[in-house]
Amino acid sequence: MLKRKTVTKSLECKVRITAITDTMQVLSGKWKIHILGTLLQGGKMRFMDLLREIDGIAAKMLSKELQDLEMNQLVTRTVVDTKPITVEYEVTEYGKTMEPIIDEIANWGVFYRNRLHGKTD
Amino acid sequence: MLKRKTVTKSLECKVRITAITDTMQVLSGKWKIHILGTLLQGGKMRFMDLLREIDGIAAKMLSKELQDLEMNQLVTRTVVDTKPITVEYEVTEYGKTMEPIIDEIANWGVFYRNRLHGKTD
DNA sequence: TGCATTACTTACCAATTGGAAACTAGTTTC
DNA sequence: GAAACTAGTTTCCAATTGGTAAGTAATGCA
Repeated sequence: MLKRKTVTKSLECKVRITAITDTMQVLSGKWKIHILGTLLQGGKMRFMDLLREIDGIAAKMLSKELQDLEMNQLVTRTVVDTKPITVEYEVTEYGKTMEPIIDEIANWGVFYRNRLHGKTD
Repeated sequence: MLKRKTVTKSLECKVRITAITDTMQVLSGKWKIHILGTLLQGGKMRFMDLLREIDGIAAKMLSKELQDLEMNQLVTRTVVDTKPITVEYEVTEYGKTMEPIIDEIANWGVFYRNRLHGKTD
């Protein structure tokens, strides 16, 4: 019996599936993309800055997500010896390679809103 | 007192945050990107094709995720009157606008693997 | 008649996610 | 000494997510 040609079972496609899974794991959760997006625009930012800038996030979540991002080397954490100590977070060069993804996601979201109540109505 | 210049609280940044939230909601869950990615490569595919091609997905999940994608007009569902009826799923033109996102995500994942044990070792 | 195939749906359950609130701990200010 | 600010951590809880397995309904084949 002839085998049906599989589409995604080729090595190429398995690599693609793994790649997508990897990326989505690194960006998992409700907040990582927002934290990264905020840090990409804001440069060096302190914990309390991020907590205030990112609407709706709780300290626990911010803390946990920053740890994840740090473990994956997407952001750096630097303790600054100020009066009350502050901690600065910054996107690494490696983390900046996420920018195209975040941009595409943001672009699509704008496009989506436009389509919903935009031109076609 | 001078107000500290907020970075993400400008209208521009709020739009961006909303945009990202919207996109991630449309692509939410473990499987949507994979289903979309598979359909983008495979063209018209039947339910059972997808079930076999997408490694690890259960019928329940595939069904639910396809319904979500259909609701968001990213894929079409067409019942074909074959001997045992079959259902064809296909990415819409609109759905194809997701391709840049999925490509960027896949690219990054490949880059990530290379970095992990690749060139630098 | 009985099994297979297609495309699901339903029921149940376990793990993960994420939110609120309180607490820690060091330093500064009143 | 009390309050406030820094950067968290801890606890407790509720909702969401997703997996397994079985059931359904229509049709075809031996």
